[in-house]
Amino acid sequence: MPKPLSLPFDPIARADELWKQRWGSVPSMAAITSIMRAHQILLAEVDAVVKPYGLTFARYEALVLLTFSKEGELTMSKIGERLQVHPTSVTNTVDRLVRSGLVARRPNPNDGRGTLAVITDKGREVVESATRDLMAMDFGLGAYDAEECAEIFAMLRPLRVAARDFEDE
Amino acid sequence: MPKPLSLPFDPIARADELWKQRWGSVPSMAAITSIMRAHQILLAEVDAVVKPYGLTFARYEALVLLTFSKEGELTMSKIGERLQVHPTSVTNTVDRLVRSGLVARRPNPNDGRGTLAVITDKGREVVESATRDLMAMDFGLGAYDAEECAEIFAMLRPLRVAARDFEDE
DNA sequence: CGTATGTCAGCACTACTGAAATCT
DNA sequence: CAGATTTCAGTAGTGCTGACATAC
Repeated sequence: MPKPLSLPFDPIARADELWKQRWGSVPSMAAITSIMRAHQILLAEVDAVVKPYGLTFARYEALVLLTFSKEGELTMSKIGERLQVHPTSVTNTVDRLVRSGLVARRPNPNDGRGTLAVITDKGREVVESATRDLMAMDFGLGAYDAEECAEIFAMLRPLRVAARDFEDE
Repeated sequence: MPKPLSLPFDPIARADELWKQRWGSVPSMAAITSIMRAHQILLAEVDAVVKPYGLTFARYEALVLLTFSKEGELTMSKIGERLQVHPTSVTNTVDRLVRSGLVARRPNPNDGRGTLAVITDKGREVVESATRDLMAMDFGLGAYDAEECAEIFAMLRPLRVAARDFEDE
């Protein structure tokens, strides 16, 4: 179960040294590579946890978002905004959830163009179970305490501000 | 060119609050979501920069790795180790680079089973140009200075250690 | 012989473009 | 009419499993 292969050195630190000799100090390269690798590690872990429920982490996030809304329903566009994903990706995500019986589609009574995604009872049950499992493994971040997790969030916030994800107050 | 949509609030901070009311304080959720979003933002930016060269960031990383080696060649398995990617993904990545004329395949003289990927002159030229472009936009991390980039690297290192990417000394 | 290397076929998922239908 | 919402078809990319040929 434990990864069989381990390098005798940190590959990102090694690349950083070679990079320095070649193009000068480029600390942003070590930073972006770290983020890419962190993403890969975490996604593999959380995807494995929610897989028994027929979910991916992206679909799990959509389900959680629905439980956070009043009435358990949101328009497709709202889901896309909150999750920062492409409209066609929202359609795809909701399609899968509908096929699994965790979500239902319903025309928006307030806007004939719109569609509402509504979480089902089964969807709510699955969210509860999957959340319990994810919390039990700390979303793959067991190496960090609460304060360090808050630091990670704070550290990456300026990047999201720069990308105009939201209005910075 | 600027993103048209901006939420009036930070969606991750908002989710963190709702999460707290529902399941108690779960700082790891805000942290993992931040990492996922950071990855998405950065990948989109750097992929756009290397696209004119017919590259993706993953293929760019493989090319850089080759320039770092003596003779500009590495076995497929070494590339997989260093980049932390699946053997079949290495095959795929090298295939694309070969098709673009940036890399050539060569049997490993020291091991009849093995294959070497060798960077071509054109490959070296492309790496130089792409690197110049990427450095000019700080790999998407223009919002951070050198020290902050080092902090990001340091902050995420324990995660890679926990994933057994390398032997921690 | 068992083990390691690399490739291939195939599958699942995400992300995007361009186009279209529908409604405000 | 212009613009917003959503869907669909198609493409590209990554990541994995299982199977296989080959060589150590």
